[in-house]
Order: sequence, then structure tokens, then C-alpha cells
Amino acid sequence: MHPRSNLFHGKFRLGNFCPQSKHAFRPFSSDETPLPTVAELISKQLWKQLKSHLLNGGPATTLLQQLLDSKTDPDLTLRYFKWSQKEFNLSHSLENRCKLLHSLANAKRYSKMRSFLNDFAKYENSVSVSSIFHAISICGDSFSATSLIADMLVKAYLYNMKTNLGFEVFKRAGDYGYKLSVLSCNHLLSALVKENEIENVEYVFKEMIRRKIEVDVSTFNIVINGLCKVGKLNKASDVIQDMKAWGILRNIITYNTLIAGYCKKGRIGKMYKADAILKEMIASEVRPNEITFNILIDGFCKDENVPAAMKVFKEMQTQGLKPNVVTYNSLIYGLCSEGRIDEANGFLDEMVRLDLKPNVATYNALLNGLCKKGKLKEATDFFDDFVKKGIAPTVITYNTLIDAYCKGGRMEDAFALRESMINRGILPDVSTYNCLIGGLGREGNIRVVRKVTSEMLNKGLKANVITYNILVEAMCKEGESRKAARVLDEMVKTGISPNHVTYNTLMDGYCREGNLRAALNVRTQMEKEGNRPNVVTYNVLIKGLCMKGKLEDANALLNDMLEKGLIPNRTTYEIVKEEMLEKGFVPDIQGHMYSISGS
DNA sequence: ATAGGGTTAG
Repeated sequence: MHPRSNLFHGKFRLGNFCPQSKHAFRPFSSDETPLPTVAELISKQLWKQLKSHLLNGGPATTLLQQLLDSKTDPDLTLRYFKWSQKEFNLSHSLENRCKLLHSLANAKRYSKMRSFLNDFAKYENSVSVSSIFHAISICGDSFSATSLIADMLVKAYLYNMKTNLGFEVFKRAGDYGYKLSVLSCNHLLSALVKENEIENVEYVFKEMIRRKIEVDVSTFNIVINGLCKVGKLNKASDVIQDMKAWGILRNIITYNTLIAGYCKKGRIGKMYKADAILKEMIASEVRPNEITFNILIDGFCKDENVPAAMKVFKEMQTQGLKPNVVTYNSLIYGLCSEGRIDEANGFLDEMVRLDLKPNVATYNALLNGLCKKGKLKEATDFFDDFVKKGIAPTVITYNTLIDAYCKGGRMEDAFALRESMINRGILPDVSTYNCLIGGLGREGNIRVVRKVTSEMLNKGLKANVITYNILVEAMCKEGESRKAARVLDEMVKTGISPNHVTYNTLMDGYCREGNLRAALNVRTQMEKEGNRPNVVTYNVLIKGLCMKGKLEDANALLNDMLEKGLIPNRTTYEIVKEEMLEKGFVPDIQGHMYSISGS
């Protein structure tokens, strides 16, 4: 019973209702005086009268039941539903709510259904999806109406950020055979992509095809984007081939998504791949746009290949496409990360001349350039300057500056900056704390590292893989690799997957403590978790072996590394030079190393 | 509903 059902103490006479009659709906005409019908009371919004009727007449829930059974106009029933819910603070039964939905569906009151379901998704947290499906399937006999309700329910959950429930509805809809629209499924896919649930993305996509939902170009684009986001670039390329096989035309977004995927997540030769996709795109008669060029320019800049970026920049203009703020920001970022601050400033002037307004990202890139050069004073002045000019700093601006202070060993100033950002109404995020925790770790201040970390967690911020990597490194720096290993266990328990950096850092810690056996165990563990050793892994182990004087074993690892198709880098070369060649040991791959040292 | 720029870890 409803807690407030004692309100309905009046005599409720069921016999006064005439469920069969649509029009003569006179529940309270116990005397001969003609009374307005309930329908009239609702349509004239005479709520006070209705309330007194109900208080004398009986439970409001039963009245809803009567309205539904009598096939009263669904608009009126909905009005009564809302009013009674508010007035009596009651919650109508799931079945009656589903009946109401069905009657709205049959009367094509779609926007009313949408807002009804939106409220449901927003406020109703205790009803399971399986009971909803049971109710909607028994409360109406129109298959298409039921499908529509399920379809709208997916969107309602997604709109209210309840992706998992939207996904649940998708699965149940399959069990019941209800057909969802491609639009809702696309919404669901993109929500799953945002939450990095790539397995569910692939599942939904396959299911859509199995259920014969007409997938469209957006469906494919969203899936490609999801695959790119988690670095499954080959699979993303395969999807493009599938589109061709299905006869679905690729559009500009399809290609831009894949090119951006290679630029961001691709490894060696990624820009070569990106260029190949560009060529295929042109062959498929899809013309690159500003965004395509921006993606390529940014990719080359991040690849530390500013000359190539400049070439694309020129080509873009040759094609008659105008560079915009994003274009310039990428170039400025690229120049700054090579330390070419003056040239970056030249581009800043150029964009102003072209009437392009530099934004906070432009200034952040320049600020970062100054910070990475260790020019703390200039960076601070520059920051004050552009803030005075009216550019609103963001959390990234502060993080850039805070990190610079931390790396400069000025922890007190860094914490003061955290205070000033809070005063400005900008809340520190995980990255802010990562910078601070990293700075404290470098100082070897483990006690404060712990304190600030728990402070972060207490503020409701979640530690991410970078946070844990910083903690692992901090422990290792203090010669506490065993404790670092426990941090790794803890992160796994929290549901965060360690990555290469995590394992490599821990291995490095063990190697520096001379515990090679433990380091090799970590490699076994990382492989078991599906992380193949990379160049850094080999560098760490080779150095560890060299330090122990096991030059033959180190040599074997070098060969192993080449066999695995990994290309030694500068650090590998440094290790070989200092730890092997200078000790008179010539590794098998010395010739190979020579070519690296020159690059 | 799907594509581009700025911060943090080896």
C-alpha cells in the first residue's frame, strides 16, 4: 500500500463507475443531482473539485485504472496521471503507466510519450528493465506500439546519462523481438563509444545487423570512431572495407575519423598510413575539407615533423581551403614543442593579421612552450598578460603552469596556484593532482604524496592510469619497488588496467634495486595481461642486465627485440654505447645501432 | 547520433 493511502478514507463505490461507457463517466452521482464528469473536471482543470471528489470517492490509483479501462481520451488520462501523482505524492503501478503509454502510442501522442519516458528514466531508479519489458509487453497488443515504447525508452535513458540501462533495453528488445530504430541504436553506440565500452559497441553493431536494423553511414562512422579511440586501427580500416562490400558510401566524416585515428593512435609510420587513407579518400571521390587538413597538420606536428606539417599547410591553401584557428593552434603547438617559440609567435601575429582570433588553446600552446623550456618567469608573465587581455584561463592553463612549477621544484608556488584557480572558480581535476603528486614524488615526499592522493579521492576525483603510474614511480624512486607492486595490485582492484608505462616503471624500479628476477616476473605478468613488451621494456631490461654485468644476456635481449620487429631508439643506443661498447663488449646488432645513432 | 587544436606517467 502507498504510505499515504490512509488519505483515501472515503467510501469508494466501484458500482458508480461505468467502465463500459466512454462518455457517461459519472462516478460520484450517488444522488440525483447531475455532477460534472471526471473527464470534464480534468479537461477544465478543476483540480480542487476533483480532489474533493477523490477524497470522498476512493483511491486515486483506482481511478487511473478506470480511466485506462474506459478508453478515455489519453490526453486527459495523462493529465490526470500527472496531477494525481503530484497531488497525492503517489506512484502509479508500472502496469498502469505502461497502459497509459500504449494508449498514447495508439493515439500518436509521440512527444507526450517522449516526455513521459524522459521523466520515467530520470526519476525512476528502482524498476528493473526486465520488469518494464514484462509490463509493456502485457499492457498492449500492438507490436509496433511496443517497439516504439522500447525505442523511446532507449533514448530516454541515454538522454539521462544512463547508458547501461539504455544498453539493457537494447538487449531486452532483442529477446522480445521488438524492432528498434537505427537512430536510437546510433545514439546508443555513440554513448558506448564515449564510455570506452568498445566490446559493447561491437556487440550492438553485430546485433543491429542480425536484427536487420538498417544500419546507415553514421552507424559505421560511430563504430569506426570507437575502434580508433581504443587503438584498434586495423579493425577500423576493415570496417571501411565492409562498407564498400555493403555498398554504403563513405562520407567525409568516415575518412576524417580514420585519418584522425591513425594520427593519434598510430605507431611508427602512422603518418604514412594517414596519407594512404587520404589518397584512398580522394580516389573514392570524397574531397578533403579543412578538418582533414587540420588533422594531418596536427598529426605531423605531434610526430615532431613540422616541415611536413608546413607542406600540408601550403597544400591546404593551394586547394583553396582557408586555415582557421585550429590550424594555427596546431602549428603553434608543433613549433613550441620543438622550442621554436619565436617562430610560433610569428604565426600568432599572422593569424591576428588574418583576423583569426587566438583563443585559450593558442595561448596554452605558447605557455606550454615556455614552460617546457623552463622559462618559468616568462611563462608566468605571459599568463598574467593574456589573462589581463581578457582570455579566460582553463583548467588546462593552470595545469600547464602548475606542472612547470612542480618540475621546477617550486611546490609551494604550485600549491598556491591551485588555490588561485579555485578562487577563480576553476576546479582542479585529476591532471592537476597528477602534476602535484608527481612533483611531491620527485621530492621523495611519500608521506605528502599519500596525503594529497587521498585528498584528491576525498574530493570525488577518480585516480586514473597516469595517477597510478606516478605513484608506482614515486615508490620505485624511494627504493620501495615492493610497495610499488602493491600499488599496481591496488589499481587492478579498482578496475583500472595497467599499461606499458606501469609495467615498465615497476620493472625499472626492480632493475635499479638489482632485483632482475622480480623485473622479469613483471614482464611475464605484463605479457599475461596482453601487453606485449615494447622498446622501453627492452631498454629497461637490457640496462638492468648490463648493470649486473650480464652483457651476454643483454646482447641476447637486443637480438630478441629485433626479432620481434621492435626498432631500437636513442635510449637503446645510449645504453649500448655506455654499458657495452665502453666496456669492450660488441653486441651482434652494433651495425644496426650505428644507423640509429645517426638518426 | 559520427570528424580537427591546448595539461599530467616510462
